[in-house]
Amino acid sequence: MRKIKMAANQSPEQDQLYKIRHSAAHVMAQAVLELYPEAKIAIGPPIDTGFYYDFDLGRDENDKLRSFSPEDLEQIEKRMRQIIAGKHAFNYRQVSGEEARQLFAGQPYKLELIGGLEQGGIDEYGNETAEKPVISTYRQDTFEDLCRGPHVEHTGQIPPDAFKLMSVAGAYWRGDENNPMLQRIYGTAWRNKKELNEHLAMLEEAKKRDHRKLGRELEIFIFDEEVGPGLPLWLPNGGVMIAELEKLAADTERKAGYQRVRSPHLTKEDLFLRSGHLPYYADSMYPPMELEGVKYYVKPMNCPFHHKIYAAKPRSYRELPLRLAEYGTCYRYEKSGELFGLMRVRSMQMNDAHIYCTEEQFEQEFMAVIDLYRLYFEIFNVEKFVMRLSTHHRKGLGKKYIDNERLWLKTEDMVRRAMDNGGVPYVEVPDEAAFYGPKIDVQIWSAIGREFTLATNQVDFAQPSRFDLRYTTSEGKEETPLCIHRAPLSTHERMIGFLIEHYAGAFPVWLAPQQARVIPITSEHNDYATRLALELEAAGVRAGADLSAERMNAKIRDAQLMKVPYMLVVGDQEMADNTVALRKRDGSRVNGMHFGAFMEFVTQQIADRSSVL
RNA sequence: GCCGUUGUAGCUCAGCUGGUAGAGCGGCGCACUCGUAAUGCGCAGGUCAAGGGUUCGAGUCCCUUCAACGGCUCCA
Repeated sequence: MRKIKMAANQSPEQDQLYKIRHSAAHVMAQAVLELYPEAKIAIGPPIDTGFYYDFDLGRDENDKLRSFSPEDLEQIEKRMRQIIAGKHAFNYRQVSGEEARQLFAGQPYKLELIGGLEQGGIDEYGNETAEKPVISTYRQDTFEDLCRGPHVEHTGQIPPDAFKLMSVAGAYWRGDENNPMLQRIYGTAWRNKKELNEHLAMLEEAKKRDHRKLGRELEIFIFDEEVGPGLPLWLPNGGVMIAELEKLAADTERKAGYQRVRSPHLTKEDLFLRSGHLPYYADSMYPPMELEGVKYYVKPMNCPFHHKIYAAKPRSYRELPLRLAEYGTCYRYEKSGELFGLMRVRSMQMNDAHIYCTEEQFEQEFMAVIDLYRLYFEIFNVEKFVMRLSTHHRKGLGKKYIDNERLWLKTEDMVRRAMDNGGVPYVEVPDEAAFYGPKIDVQIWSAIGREFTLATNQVDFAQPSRFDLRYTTSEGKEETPLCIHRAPLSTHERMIGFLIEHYAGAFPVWLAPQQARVIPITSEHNDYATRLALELEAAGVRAGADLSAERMNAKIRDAQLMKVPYMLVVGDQEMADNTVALRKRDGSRVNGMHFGAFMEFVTQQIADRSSVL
């Protein structure tokens, strides 16, 4: 998450909301300082849905960090309402660096910020700025804070019934894990009580479509403590979805000129030394296992194997672009606190491929991958996403990034030009690149609002030469190809996690684990129901008959809860004239439909990967 | 990994200030044979996350570990 997401100057309404939230943060800081006079204050900006403020409460007698309890939040919230009721004016003033240092003499974090302001280039939130900012403060009641504003006129303009303190969280000072951990209080704030309630209701709704909840209810995946965190077990319904996604990928990639390859889960250390992954990536890899004096690693990515496949024989320019694809299973040791349902796991199956091409072919190949994204997003009706051009940052050269600035600038420019020429909108974010090159990431948001990279399209100017990859040009000279890493369908784990939330579990027919369920009204109709289910299965439709002793209503309810797209209710009437009473998942019905007509309909829907019922 | 919260049957949860486990759903059995979101009755499920401690006595208190959740950091 970026530090400050909200733009300060959108509509006047936005401005007002921004001011309310920003001012609420100051009022909260005042309340905390009154209740905990020894607290050190850090920063407190407005964010998407509210605000936060970071505090340092020091350590207790056991040298453990002091924090806020949920009960403390109630007290703070109560005190905030009293301050608001006081209608204290927010007063702005500019101060010199010297004045500022005196003002915040007992506040080490503020002093550090003041130092940054004086030097220029860093604003009061620690973000980089173009020019040297002025040092200013806002004061309300007894509390004066280093701040550039803006704020509401007085505390009374913060609606006392439209904000709520939500949670406490640890957060590193300036977002750096080497810095001390501060205690962050998150609050949400709105223009009025109605907006607050709508926001809280939205959060409740989001929980219902959380893939972790739906994944269990719909029997798609589970985690088991004995298997281990971040290692999902795919239940049969999840297995179906994986098979469908792989089929989609295989169909699409075959048409786009990809070839399928396969590579092992394990490899000798040598391969990752060669690729350069080990120095950069060792923290995220499972530790090596050693046998007969040789170290083996479980693979965290597939690229080095594909490079070896490229190098399996001398290549001619006539073979390029060479596109090698594999749904490779990779293992990454994500730190325990970073795991998140299916969205962040330790074992993952990637929709991976590597495209080896010449510099002249690059733009076309890169855009062909972007077109793949667009094709998939159309199939899935995904509209809310952002393409992000992730570039390097000077300060990371030789550490996070391969140390060759000339190639960075050159390849970043190639991507920028390709995107501009293709008319694809994107945002550019520095210091987010892969260690071997810039990339286009597709950012999406989970139900609870967390941001993830779904798909990625990366340029690699480093690995081909490390692997000594060559091709012979038409002039008979040896050249090193460029490599594009791409994963438009993400990993099965993140993709399915995303799709569960995107569809709230109501998948399109082609992707639904069970596509049709035949529901006999009484046991008299079981044979007929079974026959229909068998015929559907024979036609490639995932179908079943519910022969349980339940009443029809209960069977319909069960099917609805499992979000089965088509329910075929059959009784005397249907048995007599070989029809079905079709009930769709959305509740709509088509009575007296000939079974043959339904067969034709459903098989067509599946073949089209249709998104309508 | 770090800060905080939580952890009772397959799932959702109840169990007051410590006195020795309960409901609904689900599962199984029996009866019911029913037209578009839950038929009724009965039965079986728990070493209260694991380990240690305090106590006459711990699901309830303390410690450690594990896991999940909310964040930070990091990422497909």
